[in-house]
Amino acid sequence: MGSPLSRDLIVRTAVELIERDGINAVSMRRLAAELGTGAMSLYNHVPNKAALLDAVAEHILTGMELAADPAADWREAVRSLARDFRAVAHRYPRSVMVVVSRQPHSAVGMRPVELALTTAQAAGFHGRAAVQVMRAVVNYVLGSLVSEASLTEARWASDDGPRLDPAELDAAGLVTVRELLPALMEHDTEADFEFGLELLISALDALPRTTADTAG
Amino acid sequence: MGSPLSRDLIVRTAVELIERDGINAVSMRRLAAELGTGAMSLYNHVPNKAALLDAVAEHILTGMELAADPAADWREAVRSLARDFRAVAHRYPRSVMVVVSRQPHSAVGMRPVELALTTAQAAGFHGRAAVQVMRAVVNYVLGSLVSEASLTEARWASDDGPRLDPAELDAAGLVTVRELLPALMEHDTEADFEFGLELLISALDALPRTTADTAG
DNA sequence: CCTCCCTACGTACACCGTACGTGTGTGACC
DNA sequence: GGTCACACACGTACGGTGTACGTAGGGAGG
Repeated sequence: MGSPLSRDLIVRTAVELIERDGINAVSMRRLAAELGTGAMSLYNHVPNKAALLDAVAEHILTGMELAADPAADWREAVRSLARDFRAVAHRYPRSVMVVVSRQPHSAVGMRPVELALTTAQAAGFHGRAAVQVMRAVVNYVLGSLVSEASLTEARWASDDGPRLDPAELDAAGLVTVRELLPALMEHDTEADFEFGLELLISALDALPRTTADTAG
Repeated sequence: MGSPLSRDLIVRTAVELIERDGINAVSMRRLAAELGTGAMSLYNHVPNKAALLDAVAEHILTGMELAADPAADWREAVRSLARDFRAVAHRYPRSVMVVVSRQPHSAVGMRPVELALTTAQAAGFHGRAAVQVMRAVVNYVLGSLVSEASLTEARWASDDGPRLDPAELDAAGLVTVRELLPALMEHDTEADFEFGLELLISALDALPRTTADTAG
């Protein structure tokens, strides 16, 4: 093969493989075959499979495009950051759980954190409050992405989820579930995401501010 | 062994195994050995490993104790539901990612949904709004649990995460990260969780209500 | 030229999920 | 009691996995 087999090429091919065939289809042998080489050749560039998946996560995080404008209103900056996060998850839908399930092993991906924290400070939160604000928003976004990932993976397996028979629901005393069944079945992930995001932003807006001095 | 090897026993033993040795240590052979039997005996009670892990998730979800009082103030009910969710995650810390990464395959675990929706209605949200409110809170809780799971698993691997050298951070232009490094290193997961939860509750409190009629 | 090292690649091993066949015990029915 | 059927425990075997290790080739520096 003309390709010189670098760590970066390996990682990018791994991402393609995950997106095409799902995470369960990724093995060192399959990945090597995809690159037209032997499985053991990969180990010259990557210490083991776990490190490979860490590198995949890092690669995806690094590829996140941050359009947040530090000069803009902090509310708009929060929206922008949250949406950028979601956008990268939509670019690599089947890799989301890979990224989410490994905690970061490198300092890469600290640029979003920096932006989030400066945004929190711009909103008037300092010290530990800034960190808590960031974590609250991040956790919400994270949960939304996990939810969406479950949905997309279920769609891929053409699994429409559990049968929800109205009669059964009534029998089990789940009357509210039955009443709201149409709304529960509909999945407007975009609208749901924006709803929760605006919820958090409005709550932050109403929050009393800490001063830089008392923060800690 | 005197134990009669039932599906329930298998699932409970699987949970123990996950909690003791982590999800990667769970194989049909190891699990069978734990039960003093052969690997293939398990297949008389469980169709395959994926179904076993689904059953593990279902078992854990079913074991959730819901203390929410429908008669109480809806804010307190939201707190109660969110904390119950988190409590079960703390009971099975190393199983959290197993539960989270599989979408529900059965109608079990609908009782929390029922409670959440009645709570949303008690708060004055109806129809699609009730569902959106529930999803916003659930997604926040979900993200928090995933974050905490990453932390605990990292602690288990005695991996303190990426090295964050203040000098490097400055060099990379991450001045806010460097400034807030102590707060970032500290992980008061309890306080962080409660902070975000109160944020959401206060936002819901301030939200205009839909009537049951206009809800759709 | 020789030498050294980096990389590709094959082989081998322990382990995995699970299809399939076999044996054994237990209950139903005559 | 005899016999039949069936459920379940268990062994074997196959294809796949991650990766330790050995070998071979090719390019760089002397």
